[in-house]
Amino acid sequence: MDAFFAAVEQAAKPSLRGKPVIVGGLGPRGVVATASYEARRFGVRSAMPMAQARRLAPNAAYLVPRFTVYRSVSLRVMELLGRLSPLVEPLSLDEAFVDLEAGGAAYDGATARSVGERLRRDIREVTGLTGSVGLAGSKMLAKIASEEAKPDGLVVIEPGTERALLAPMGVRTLPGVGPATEEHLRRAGMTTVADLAEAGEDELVRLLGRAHGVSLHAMALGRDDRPVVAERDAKSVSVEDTFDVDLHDRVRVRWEVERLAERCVRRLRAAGRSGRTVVLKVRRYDFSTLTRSETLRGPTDDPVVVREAAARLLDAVDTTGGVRLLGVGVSGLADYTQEDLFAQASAGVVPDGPAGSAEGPGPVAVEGAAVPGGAGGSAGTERVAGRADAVDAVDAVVGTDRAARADVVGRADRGLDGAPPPGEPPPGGSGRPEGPGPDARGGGEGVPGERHWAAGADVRHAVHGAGWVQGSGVGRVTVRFEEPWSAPGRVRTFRTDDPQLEPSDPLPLVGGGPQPVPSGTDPTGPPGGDGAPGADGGARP
DNA sequence: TCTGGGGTCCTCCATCCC
DNA sequence: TCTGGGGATGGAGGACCC
Repeated sequence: MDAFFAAVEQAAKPSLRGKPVIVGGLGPRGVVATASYEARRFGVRSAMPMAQARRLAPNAAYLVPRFTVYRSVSLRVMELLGRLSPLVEPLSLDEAFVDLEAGGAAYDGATARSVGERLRRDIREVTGLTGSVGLAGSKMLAKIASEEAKPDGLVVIEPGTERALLAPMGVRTLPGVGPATEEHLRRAGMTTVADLAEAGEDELVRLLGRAHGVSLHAMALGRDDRPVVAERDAKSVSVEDTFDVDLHDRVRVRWEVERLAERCVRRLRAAGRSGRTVVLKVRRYDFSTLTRSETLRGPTDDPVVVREAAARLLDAVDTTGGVRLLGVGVSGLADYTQEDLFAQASAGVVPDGPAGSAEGPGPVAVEGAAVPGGAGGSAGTERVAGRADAVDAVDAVVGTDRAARADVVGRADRGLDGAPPPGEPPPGGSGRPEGPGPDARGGGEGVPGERHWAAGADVRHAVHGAGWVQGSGVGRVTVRFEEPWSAPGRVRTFRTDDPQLEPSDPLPLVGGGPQPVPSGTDPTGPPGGDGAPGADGGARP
């Protein structure tokens, strides 16, 4: 899909069509997720700091991402791809590989091209958006072709032409070559794909290591036999927050880590998974990043276990100087938990192992038994063993957690802050938090309890109908009333606490009519998703 | 006013065990 | 009993991708 997030916003908001639109985090440390082609003319690019984008394109519309909408559009496109082949490998919300041969949809260049053209027509019809198609004999070449095809085009790389086509291209064209590898190669005198092909595999392995060297050499020759893989299980789940202002207060840091741990477990559970290794990530004031991890005896989806592990990891980290980002993740995913094993044990399902030496048939008896890959040995034995007595206590926590989840998730894409967990204000510390933090950003300098309206969020007014937030600040929110199928609409300003104004579900992009897109659960939205535009922020079409 | 969030994969090193 | 090698595992960091 071309400039996907921005294109969706332009489709949803008629007044933004043909105008520069920039989607991303709107806080002081946000970055650009997607810039529309109009905005790219000003030099705005993905991953650019938002502050820089604002300098380059001060009159663009700045919007927060609405992942629920993007996901629903993505699903419809993926459905179209699924009609072409059983082998569809999504790379992200807006990109996927399709194995046309496996689907019998094409057998030569001509049929492939017509399949591609029809797909582009279907995508436009179903979503109202443009997509680009790259056709080639391998994933690498199809990807390169699709880049060449953008925007709104189709490119075929005919078999036999690969090497000649690649030869003059820069090394960055090849997947896996980023800024570091490019610089590495440049110092060795290699700047083009032809240089890599000539250097030979041994030389690239010497420079870049075994795996990278071998694959890069093959790709430089146009060889890439990676299959299209339809189903891929996630290998880790993580959440992280960058704070508007560095955190110095150790109590606050710890509170944030615990909050993140709980959010992470919520995501883990929503995916029906559990994990064995807990990872803490800390980015310090100087952008240096460190991770600390701890592997448990068995996989868990217990918020208490993950929270305590994360807190232990934090204890070993020096945070003097300030913390700009915190993250908590879980890897080593499984579909069962340590507690499942406890249950099995008490039912007598796990008979063997060192269990015999433990006193009694309780949970502790399972320690060390039947845990896949349980190398044991390292730290953790007492810790997890110590957890056994906490298992009962967990349900109570989970219960309230679930109750809270429905509320928070429902608000995620609707421009309202994900409020701190009910009844859990951030620790006062010295009286006031140092930075508003992602979740508190909206209330940052405002009145406590004041509603926050994120730029781009969908709203409905009792009198004026459906619209979207163009900007807010100093107790006012400006709304443009228009719908995807309407003419550009008018702008009105309200008090932020106007009872007639409510967050609403997004409208579908095509098909007219006021049936809303089902608001999916979207715990994956970045915290920037509720970033406040600030008094001068928001969209300025 | 510089640098998000969610991932994957690889490498290097240490340790344990055989 | 000492030494060495190799594999598995865990921890940390880095590069890369969208």
